[in-house]
Amino acid sequence: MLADELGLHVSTVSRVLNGRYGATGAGSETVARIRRLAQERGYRPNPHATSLRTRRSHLVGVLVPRLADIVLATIYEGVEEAATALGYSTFVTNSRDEPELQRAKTEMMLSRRVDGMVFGDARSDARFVDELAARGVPFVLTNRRAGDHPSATCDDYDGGRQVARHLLELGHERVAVLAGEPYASTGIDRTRGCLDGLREGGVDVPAAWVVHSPFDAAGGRAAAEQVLAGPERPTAVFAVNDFAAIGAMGALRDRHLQAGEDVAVVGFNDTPLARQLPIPLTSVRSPVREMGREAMQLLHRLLAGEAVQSLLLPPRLVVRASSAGHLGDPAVVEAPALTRRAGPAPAGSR
Amino acid sequence: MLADELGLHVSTVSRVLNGRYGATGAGSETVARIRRLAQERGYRPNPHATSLRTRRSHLVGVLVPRLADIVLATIYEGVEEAATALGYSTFVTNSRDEPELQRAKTEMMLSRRVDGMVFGDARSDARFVDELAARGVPFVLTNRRAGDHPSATCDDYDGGRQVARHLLELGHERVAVLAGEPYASTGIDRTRGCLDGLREGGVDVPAAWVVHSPFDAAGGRAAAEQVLAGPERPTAVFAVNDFAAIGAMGALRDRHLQAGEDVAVVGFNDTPLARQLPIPLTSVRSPVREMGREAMQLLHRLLAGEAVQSLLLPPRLVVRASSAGHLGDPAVVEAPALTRRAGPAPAGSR
DNA sequence: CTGAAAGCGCTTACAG
DNA sequence: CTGAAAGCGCTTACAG
Repeated sequence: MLADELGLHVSTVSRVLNGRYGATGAGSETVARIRRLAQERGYRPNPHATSLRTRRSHLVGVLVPRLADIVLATIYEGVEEAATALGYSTFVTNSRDEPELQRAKTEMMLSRRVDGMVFGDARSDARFVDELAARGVPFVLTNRRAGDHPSATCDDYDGGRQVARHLLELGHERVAVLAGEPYASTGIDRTRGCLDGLREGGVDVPAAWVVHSPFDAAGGRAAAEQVLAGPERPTAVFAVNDFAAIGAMGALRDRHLQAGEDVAVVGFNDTPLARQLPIPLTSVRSPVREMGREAMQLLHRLLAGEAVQSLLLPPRLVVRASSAGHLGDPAVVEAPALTRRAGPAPAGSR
Repeated sequence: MLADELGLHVSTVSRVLNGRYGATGAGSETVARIRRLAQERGYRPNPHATSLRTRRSHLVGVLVPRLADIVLATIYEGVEEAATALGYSTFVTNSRDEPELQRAKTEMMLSRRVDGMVFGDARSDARFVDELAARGVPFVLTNRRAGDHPSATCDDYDGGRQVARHLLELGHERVAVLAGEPYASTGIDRTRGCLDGLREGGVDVPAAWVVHSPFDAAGGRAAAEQVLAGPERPTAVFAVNDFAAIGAMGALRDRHLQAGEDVAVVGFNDTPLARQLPIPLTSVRSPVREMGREAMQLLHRLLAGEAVQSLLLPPRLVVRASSAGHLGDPAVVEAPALTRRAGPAPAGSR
């Protein structure tokens, strides 16, 4: 179409617009004419024709457990950001952490002829990614790692250790961990890091205080309730995820306990809500957007045939009121005022 | 490829697999052979070739202000659900409510040859969608409506009225509205519905108590602070969005006021967090997922050449502790215990 | 420096 | 009922 108008052959136009073959593939005069008209017409090559010919779609499939989870949504934003910068477009979809859906959605992506996949939902109990690797499908993991597959994730183990150090400094000796889903490397590594860190500080966490649950507020609330139903009460609760931490705060409040005063609460990811909560939440900030960006860049290099190495991005603890640490100050910790405060509150308000 | 193996012509295979032309386009014996092998081989037609030939990509572009906002993420889940069911794939991206980005991302989608667009980010102050309509680009709005363009949204005005009715029943006469962004139909309609409803109940809201702000916790907190800084204090705050409501709760707590006891707080959308908050939040449930689903179905009909009519989905108020309504019971409303409760809390904990 | 041809994998009238 | 041809819009060696 451009070619006709310029009285040139379509191949010449293509050569120029793709700018390979030595300098430009045409005389500078011709090049200028082509570029000018392309600009003027807002010409965009038909990507379907290009894909058909080049066998490269510049399409990438992204799977996440749940896009309505702000952590995954933000990771996806990072993926998409890098994808756009590198000339790819992305399809995203939810797998709801269901292996069959993960499989079905991936096949759908592949039938759409994506060049590669980014998985934010790898399960340590499923061999799905192993199979894909065996089939030669290019992919990168993010959010959760698995096996030796290339990934860009947060150093969750270190994040867990930072939480342990913080709680030890505050003098906590009775710590419960809301450990998330047992098949997610995030929950596993954060929990292990915390338990290891505490152990090094001489604090052991009883098995009954490591409770698995979904990564949302309802899950955190249920897990916290389970812990609080026991005979002894922990002085600190580490939830491997901010939403679970919010749920834990709710469970505490139901028992007339206040986060940050009666029980320290620590979350993970430092979602924007953490600092805005009525009782601001201590949380480990993880570089979620960067994770997504890096994952996409790894995939790009993989697609270019390079060998890539997995990335572990550093987290950082952000201390707020929910673990402000009045522990060690008996006047505050045991303050009758605190008990009284909660006591007379009308039951109807909860 | 299937054709060769079967000793048939590719056109025969195509005819059968697409199942048009009378019964099936081939003899029942042939049909069976083709279907069997296609199944066996897991054959999927190359969508790029199909798109090139048919000039239909079965691709849809989706724009939202922010995918990390759970409301938009859930709407997108609905869009994607319907898209999958109807045989489309979707590209989603953020426009961050910036008109230039909205424009640029849309052009990018169009250059990818999407069949149509779903916009969750229409701005009442921008003529962008008007231009697109003039250019003949098929699209449907969701989340926010605008002009007469086809849309699937919540009946936000009615939702606002439900809030008004609830607050009137509780006896509130001093109500502030955190109205969201001034260019979003959601905020505008919810606010208008509430103000109209209150007015009919004889309650007028002073202009200074209708405050615009971003649709997030930080925005809600800032807006609430502005209201609370005034000489008179409202007895109820309606935030047109749950996250703004959470921010408002934070602002209240900073002033030693408790949501649901000192000041009623109502949100909108009934996000999953609302019921899980330490103080559960009264909120208007809006059918977000359905909105997305319906929008995609409208687009499908539009692409089929049908005339479509906009949809207004009904919301429903869900009452919780944050507006439990002790108003009218002076012993509780004015309870010195409440003041005392907040008073002695160590400043360091906030 | 530019043109002409082949071909990517489909679909769709049109023959036979 | 099935085949053969044309063509969607590109890219890429290959001529000249």
